[in-house]
Amino acid sequence: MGQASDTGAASMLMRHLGNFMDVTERESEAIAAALAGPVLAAGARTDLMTEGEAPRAVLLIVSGWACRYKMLEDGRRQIVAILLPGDLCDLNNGVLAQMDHSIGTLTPVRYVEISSEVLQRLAADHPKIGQGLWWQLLVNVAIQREWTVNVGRRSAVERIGCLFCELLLRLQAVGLAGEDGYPFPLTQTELAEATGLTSVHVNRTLQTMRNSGLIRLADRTLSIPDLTALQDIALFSPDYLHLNEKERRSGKGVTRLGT
Amino acid sequence: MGQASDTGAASMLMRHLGNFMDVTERESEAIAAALAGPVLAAGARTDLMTEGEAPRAVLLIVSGWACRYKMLEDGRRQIVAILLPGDLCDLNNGVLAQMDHSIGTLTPVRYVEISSEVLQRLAADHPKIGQGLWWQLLVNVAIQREWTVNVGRRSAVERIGCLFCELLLRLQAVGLAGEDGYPFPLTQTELAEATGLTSVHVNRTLQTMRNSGLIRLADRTLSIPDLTALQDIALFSPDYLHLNEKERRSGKGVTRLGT
DNA sequence: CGAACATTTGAAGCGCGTCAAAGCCGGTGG
DNA sequence: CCACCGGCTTTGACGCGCTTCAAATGTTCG
Repeated sequence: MGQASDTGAASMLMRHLGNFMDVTERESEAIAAALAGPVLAAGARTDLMTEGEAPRAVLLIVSGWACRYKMLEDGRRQIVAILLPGDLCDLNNGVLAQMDHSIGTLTPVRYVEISSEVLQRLAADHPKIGQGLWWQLLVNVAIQREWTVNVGRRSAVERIGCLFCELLLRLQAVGLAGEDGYPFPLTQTELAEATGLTSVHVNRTLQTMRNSGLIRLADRTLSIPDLTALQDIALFSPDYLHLNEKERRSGKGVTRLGT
Repeated sequence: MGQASDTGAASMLMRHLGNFMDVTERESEAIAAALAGPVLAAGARTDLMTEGEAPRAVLLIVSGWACRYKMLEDGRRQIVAILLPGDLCDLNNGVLAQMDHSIGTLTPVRYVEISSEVLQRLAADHPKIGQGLWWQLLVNVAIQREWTVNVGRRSAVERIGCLFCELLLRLQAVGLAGEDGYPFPLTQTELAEATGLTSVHVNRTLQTMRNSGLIRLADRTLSIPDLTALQDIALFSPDYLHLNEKERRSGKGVTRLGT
């Protein structure tokens, strides 16, 4: 809950992995060592990686929002993922020769680049961290599937509502959202590009959502007065985020002992 | 090109990995050993795994078509991925406690279940195979991203056209498609569920595509008389399938030596 | 103060969804 | 061998959600 103060690269990653595992002293030192490189900075709306290039390294977002996007030849643009602090991009293992999409910033972003060798060694030396990285990757795939459902089967209100819910939970997971809201830096055009709508229609949809009291969105700040109501309207179910794996695993262990 | 005759579990996986790497005698024996388990069978339209369950094992599709799908509470269904022979599902590593989607067959399917321990050992003992499995996973994620673009930004003709092109290349990659066509077992309703459309609209769209000579589709058989034309109409670009990584890597080596 | 960009509004139209019914085909049983 | 049934495809009529185009109104920041 609430804002945490330490926003360094290592602490951001650990905060994220903390949703999956308990990080020991030894592991946190190893993570800090692996992320010892310089923190880089990029302005808003710049590419960190471009489609067609060879992937340089793994990126860890430290602060700010970024996205994966693809463009069609005729200029249509689709944002296919939103990257938040603590997210690792392109756990690539040096396997794919070229990017099939671009990674661009939405806000100013601070990030670090990690070579896949360093990450592989980290995972090899600390199996639990390796599992944590694996967890992050699998959750990202699950999110991608959910986005496919989102644009494929949901109405405009539902799409936007689901996105707002997802971002709330993901930001809370790294301590960057309050109980019922968070800073929301996207323009309506970008929101449209992420939901497969047009900016005009996003505008009108937001108005109806505001008028019905589902959300408040002004001054780049979103608040959700009644999360349950929004979840119900949007048919949002948080299972795909797998945010409770830690509890579920330990809970399972307990019931197993009980039987 | 064309149909290959050996359609066993191991040979199917090797055929798929063959797009990424050259498989040595030793590696092919190791794969065969890992896939020694019984080949299971399921009828059309049955679940191999159901949302909410704990994932049992990794599935390798040996023959037939399956899909990943998610349902909304009100019954809307979205197919988020199509699984073809040679595809591994849920390279899970035992990390996630429950399925966030279901896997169901579209046709009768033969498949094998592999424990993640066996796969992990296979990858550990044979690093190149490990990279191959990694490649499969990354390509699947890339496909998922492309599907998000598909339903988010493309028209009905483009969506269906892109899907047809993707399936042609993927089937050719495992020797199950001819030069310009393949058996197409999906009903129009399923095609609609995969493209985010309704079956009525799919029907009408298929008719216009047939009438303009872009495709022939009858008797569960699809043929594409002019692939380039279809690609152009649908704005299809095959990069995201990463089918030429092998050539690209070796090609790169050569140019590197040249500089 | 003005340029660039984001939000908002209006009007018109099209693509796709919805509802409903009719054909079609293969399979099954009498 | 035909009658019937269920599932898939096709067709029609209609309507709505979303897009398109265009312009007005903030808003931010040199």
